[in-house]
Formats: sequence, structure tokens, C-alpha cells
Amino acid sequence: MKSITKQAYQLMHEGILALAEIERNGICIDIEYCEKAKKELHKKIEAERTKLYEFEEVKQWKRRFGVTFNLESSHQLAKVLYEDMGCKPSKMTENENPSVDQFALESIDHPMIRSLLRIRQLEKTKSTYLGNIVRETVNRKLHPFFNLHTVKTFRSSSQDPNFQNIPVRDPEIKEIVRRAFIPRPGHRIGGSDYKGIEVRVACLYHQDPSMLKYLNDPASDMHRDVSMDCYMIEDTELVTKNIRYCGKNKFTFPEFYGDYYKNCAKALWDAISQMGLKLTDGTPLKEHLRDKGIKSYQRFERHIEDVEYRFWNEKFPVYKQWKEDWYRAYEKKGYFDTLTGFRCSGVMEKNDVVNYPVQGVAFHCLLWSLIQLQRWMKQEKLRSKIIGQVHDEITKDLHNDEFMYVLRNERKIMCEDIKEHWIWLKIVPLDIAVSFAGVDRPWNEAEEEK
DNA sequence: GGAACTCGCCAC
DNA sequence: AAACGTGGCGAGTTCC
Repeated sequence: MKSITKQAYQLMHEGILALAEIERNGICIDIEYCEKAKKELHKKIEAERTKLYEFEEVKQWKRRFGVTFNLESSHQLAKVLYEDMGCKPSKMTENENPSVDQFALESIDHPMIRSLLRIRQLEKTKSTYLGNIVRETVNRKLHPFFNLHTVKTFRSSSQDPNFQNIPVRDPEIKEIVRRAFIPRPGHRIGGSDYKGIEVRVACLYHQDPSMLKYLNDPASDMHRDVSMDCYMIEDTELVTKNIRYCGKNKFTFPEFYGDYYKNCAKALWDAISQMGLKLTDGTPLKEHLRDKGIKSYQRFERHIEDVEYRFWNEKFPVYKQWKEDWYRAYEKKGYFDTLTGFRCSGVMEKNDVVNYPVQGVAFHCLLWSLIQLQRWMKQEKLRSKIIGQVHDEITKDLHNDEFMYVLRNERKIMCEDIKEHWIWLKIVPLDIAVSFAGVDRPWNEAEEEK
């Protein structure tokens, strides 16, 4: 059960109207490119299949399953790997079956597995992404749907196609898929996202002084400091971008969401060899850790246990206390209210109770900004259009003549005006990152604007 | 022939 | 004591 205040209702009402207009705007698609890219992927997949069929293990797989033989069947693959080939499953699925996902397969160092993973990746690119884009494109425009009524946390969702999971992390796949999205003639395509909005919103609830200090002091850097603790680095100069990335995505965020040291230690440790982590002076990280007395994984795990202890009890004790108090209050009342006036009730786990109010409100900051920007752009009768939204980002198709005009007002709305609307935002600074491709250039070329 | 389920994988 | 939050969607599979 959920319920909302009048101001929350207002936000959803205005929000869904703005999103409807954004759906109607649509996104230009380079349909000829899509067809060509699909054909190329098809060829690549066929070539990879041919390679795969050469393996003795696959021939045996074929013999075992006969006409039902299917490379895409996880069930068959599990039987082949864990019954015929005698591999040990490194993890189980939710329903306690031996897993054959990427993580599980990585521990089996075998060329057949690499080939299989490659096929999976290319198939997904071809069908889930390019295929759906082509299917849903009408008159060279794509109109993804955005919902406000489907998500437990009061975030949004998107469908047909899902605009909120377009590949960006893997450079090769990003290029292939984002190349399909192009601007209107004379326009530039790109977007602006709130920097670290969930961390900032969490601060609004717990008001931990150490974390507020991190946010308010531009010279400090929480993710860098945590990564230094994790990998026992004493000099800030020795921290690379990748090391900071690991601290942020394999320790800090998982800990915020409710994970614990064992999982984090494993992820941090595996990343060292997977990403080939080195200090800025070239010292391999494993070597550096050995010098610091970390001679085995067990030692590293114990070290991360200490890091976790210090993280919650020395660095951010107020945050930790808030989690306890917030959960207690929920246990007592059976519900909690978000800063934006939404009420969440029903049976929830502790992690849910402390995460939902943050995730929801972070999105509501984006939604409020989206409403104001859409309203203003319509009023000004601009050729520029908002074309989508991804939780903390507004995606736009801006006419080159209106480019600076729109970006200036957008920054004002997202970072300043919103603090007048929701005064509780005043205790944290807000900032955005802006990233666009050039005039008439596709989305894959988007780069951060300085 | 479709609904419901499992699994895997993309995003924030 | 236990241990990562939110979605959408494709393919395979099972059930009716």
C-alpha cells in the first residue's frame, strides 16, 4: 500500500503530463544504420558460432541433446559444464541451481566459454537493443514510454523500448547501440545528470557531518579516500582513476545499499587482476598490498572487515545511527514518509526501508526539474526538445542556436530554483554534468562539456 | 497457443 | 543474525 500527500499528487500529475509531451517529441533514429548494424552483427554471430561448433565439448553437447540442442539454453549449458565436463559451479542461482551467468563462467578459463559469452553479448545487442529500436520506430522517430506508477520506490520506469538501460559502460557495445540515436537536423544530442544525487539526498535524511563536509569541500573526495583505505594507499598522488572507481563501485555504493565486507572484499580483490590495477608510479596493486603485509585473500578480507568497521563507526557514525532510528520508527509505525510527501507502507526488509526514501526522492529532484524545463521550453516555443529521462539525467535534442540558452536555464532550474521549491535541499550543494555530441553527430559521440 | 516461470543482462 | 536497492526484456522452458 502506498499513499501520498497533495504536493506529492501534484508532482505526479504534472510529471506524467510532462513525460507525455516528451514521449510525443520522440527521438530521431538512423534506421538505415540500424539495419546495416543488425546485418553486421548477424555475420559476426555466425562467424563466432562456426568457431564454437569446432570445440569437442560442443560436439558432445550436440550428441547429448540431439534435435533440442540449443546454444542459448542455460539449462543445457549447466548440464554440459557441471555434469559432463566436471566443472565446479562457483555460485548458485536464486533457486539454488548451478549458475551459468557471466560471473560463474569467468572462473572457468576455457576458450569455448569466452566464445559463448561473446555470442550472448552480440545477440543481446542485436535483438534487445537494435531489434527493439527498429520495431518501435515510426516515421524515423522512436517514442519510448515513461511510467510513474510502476515502481515501489516512486521512481519511474520506461518501456517499448526501455530508454533507461541503453548500453554505455562497454565501449564497443555503446558505440554500436548509441550510434542509432541521432539529433534533428542542425541539433545536438546529449544530456545533463545530477552528480551523486543519491549520496546528497541520503545526507538530507541523516545529516552526517563528515559526509556533509565531503560534499561541501570541493578539494575533498570521499570516493578517493575510501579507495585509499581499501587498497592501503597513503599518498593521494598514487591513486588512479580506476582505483577510485573500484572504491566507489565495489565498496562505498554496495555498503550504502546494505551489502557487507565479504562481498565487497571479493569484488575489490577480483578487480585488481581483472582491471590490472596499478598505482600511478606503475607498481602493480597486488605487489603493493604484499608490501603492506597482505599476502593472501584471507588477509585482504580481514582488512576490508576493518575498513567496513571504520567506515560506519568512525567515518559516518551519524549515517549508521540514522539507519537504525529510521528502521525502528518504521517497525513502530508500519510506514515511513519521504521528504517529497510519499508514504511507503507494507512489509519491507531493513535494506528496503533505508533505501527507498533515498532512491525515490533523488528521482523526484530530477522529475521536478524536468517539469520546469519542459514547461519553459514549450513557453519559449523552442525547436529544442527533451527526448527522455534516466532517473538522474535529462536527455535532450538541442538546436545549435539555442544550445547555451537552454543549458544556462537548465542549470538554474536543476541547481538553484529547486532549492526554493524544496527548502530542505539547501543543506547540500547540487551540481550537474553535461554531455553532448556535436551538431548533426550521433549520440555515441557525446562528450562531457567543460 | 498463451501464461507463468527461470535465468541472464542492460541501466541507474 | 544476515548480508545489494530499483526496473525492462529476450530466450528457454514448463504447464495448462
